[in-house]
Amino acid sequence: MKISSRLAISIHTILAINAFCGKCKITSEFLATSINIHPVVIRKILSQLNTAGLTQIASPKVGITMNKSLDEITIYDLYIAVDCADESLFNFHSNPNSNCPIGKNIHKVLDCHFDEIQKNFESMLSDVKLSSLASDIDKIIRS
Amino acid sequence: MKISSRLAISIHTILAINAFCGKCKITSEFLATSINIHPVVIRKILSQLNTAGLTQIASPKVGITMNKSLDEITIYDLYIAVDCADESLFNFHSNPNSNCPIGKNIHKVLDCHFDEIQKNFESMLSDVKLSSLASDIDKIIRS
DNA sequence: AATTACTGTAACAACATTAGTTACAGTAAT
DNA sequence: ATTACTGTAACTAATGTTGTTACAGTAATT
Repeated sequence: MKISSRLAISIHTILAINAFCGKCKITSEFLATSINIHPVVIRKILSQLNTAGLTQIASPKVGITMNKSLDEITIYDLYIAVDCADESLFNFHSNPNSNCPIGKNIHKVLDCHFDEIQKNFESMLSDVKLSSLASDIDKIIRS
Repeated sequence: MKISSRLAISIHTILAINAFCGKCKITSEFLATSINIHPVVIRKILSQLNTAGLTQIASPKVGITMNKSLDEITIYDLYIAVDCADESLFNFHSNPNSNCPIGKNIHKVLDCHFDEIQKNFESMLSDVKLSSLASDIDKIIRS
């Protein structure tokens, strides 16, 4: 399994909006150049970020702006907005044989472990704020 | 992203081998009945577990046995054997524009976070021993 | 040596997801 | 009305998942 590149792209997108906000007019074309990807891919991702309430599409000729402060956005928010199709991280075989003692109880035994691992994974994602990434990248640029 | 059902199936497989070892002849057909899945899927997974050195295919008419104690196997070992195609959990857009300050530095800033999250995820998986799952399921069966 | 009961694997199909692209209608400032 | 964008549908190609058929290979048993 792999986490789709849409997560990295959405992080890149938001850091670029933040860095160039006020300096250039930010369009999907402009972002596509920085990320080196087709503008329609950006527009699709921006549409998901909009639905999630993170960005704000200003009217044409004005450009894209952020709706939330970077301090209020974590990469978990982005993961949910652009990658997470489903509530469960782990797939399961659908109909274990309930006449078999293992088949009957496998779900009970695994579910709590899978839940815990997923919660932990999601909590690691929500520990990373976009504001911290922005300041990290700022430090590198200035050095 | 989703972790494939092959992980849950391989856990089920090993718990069933463990539970029925000595009581029945364990074949892919037998396991398929408990798991309620096509025998060839089991054979493919068993082939991966064999490559990883976890199970031992005895000769036909003898059945499958474990090569390692359940205390030495974690669900991380199974995840690596049956699910993990690649070393990195996170996909990344391939060629961020190095003329853009964000594009130039996005990798440096993200890689350490992604690495840490992946290491943590893998370590959660390796905390779950098959022996502990076997005793959990045993408790439920006896209760 | 032939039979039997398995495994190992190739080949295929259906489906979902990812990633990239073209095309075009809709919209709001100018 | 024009212009410069966004939003989205539709499509392609590649890849991964899950399930299936078919059959060669193998080792205990007879």
